[in-house]
Amino acid sequence: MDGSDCPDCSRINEVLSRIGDRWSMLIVISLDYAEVMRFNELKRHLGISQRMLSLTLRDLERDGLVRRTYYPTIPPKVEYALTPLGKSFCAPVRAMGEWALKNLPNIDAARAKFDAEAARTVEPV
Amino acid sequence: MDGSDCPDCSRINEVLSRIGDRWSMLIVISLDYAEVMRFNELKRHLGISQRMLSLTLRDLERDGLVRRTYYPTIPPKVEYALTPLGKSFCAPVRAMGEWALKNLPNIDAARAKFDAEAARTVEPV
DNA sequence: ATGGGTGGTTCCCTTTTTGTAACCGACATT
DNA sequence: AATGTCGGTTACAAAAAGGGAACCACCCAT
Repeated sequence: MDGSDCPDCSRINEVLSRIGDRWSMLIVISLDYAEVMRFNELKRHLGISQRMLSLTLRDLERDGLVRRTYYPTIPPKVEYALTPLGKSFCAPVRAMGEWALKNLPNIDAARAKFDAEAARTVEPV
Repeated sequence: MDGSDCPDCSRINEVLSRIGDRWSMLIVISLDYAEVMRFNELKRHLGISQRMLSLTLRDLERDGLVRRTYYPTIPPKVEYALTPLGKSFCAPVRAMGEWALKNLPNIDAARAKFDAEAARTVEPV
C-alpha cells in the first residue's frame, strides 16, 4: 500500500513524485520570473549540472509545464518558457516559498532548541 | 554556486531540502486532518516503512512542526500532533495538494501526448 | 589550427535516499 | 510457551539521484 486510506494523500504523493523535486520547482520559479530563458542561461542561474538540467527540463516539458522552442540557427538557440499549466503551478509553489521566507527563522530556532536539549540529555556532565 | 542569483531560489531551496520531501508533506497533511495520531496509526495510514516514519517524524519534531507526546504506559503510547508552526505550514501544502488534485489529469494528458509524439518521430514505420 | 559557445547526450562514479529485516523490553493474548 | 503489540533503533542492501567529464555537430573569432 502507499497512501491507500486517504485519497488526497495518494494524489499528492503522485504529483510530488513527478514535479516535487528541488530542481523542477526552482526551474519553474525562474521561468515564472524571467518569462523566457535559454538553456545555458538557466544553467548558470541555478548552478545546476548540464545533465540534471536537460533531464529536468525534458520531464517538465513532458508533463506540460514547460514549452520548449527550438530555433535551428547556428549556433542553435533553445528557449524555455512556462505553459499556462506551468504558470498555474507557480501559485502553490510561491505560497510555499513565501511561507519559507517567513518561517525559516522559526524552523532554525526550533532546531537549535531541539539540538541543545538533545545534547543536554546525552551529556549531562 | 547554488541558486545564487535569485534570492527566492535559495530560500525555497533551503526549505524544500528540509521539509519538502514526500513523507513530510504527507505526514503533515495526515496530522492536520486527524488532529492527533499514534505512530503505528500513521504507519498503517501512509504505508510508510517504520524506519522512514521514525526518521521523518524526528526531523519534523526537530524543526518544530510536530509535537511528540510520550505516555510511559505499557505498552508505550506516543501521540503526534501539529504545532502552530506545523498548522501554518498546512496552508501552502494544501494549496499544492489542491493544485495536484485539479491538474493531475492535465499532466497525464500532456505526458501521453508527449510520449505519443516521441514514439511517432522514432518509429515512423 | 586552436579555442570557445550553442544545446545537448552518454558513461562512470559517488553520495543520498529508501526499503527490508532483525532486534529490543515488557506486557497481554492465545 | 509462543506469538502479537507498541514505538522505536540498528545493520545491511538495493535503488535512485546527482555530479563530472567526455563527446557530438556546427560555426565564429583569433
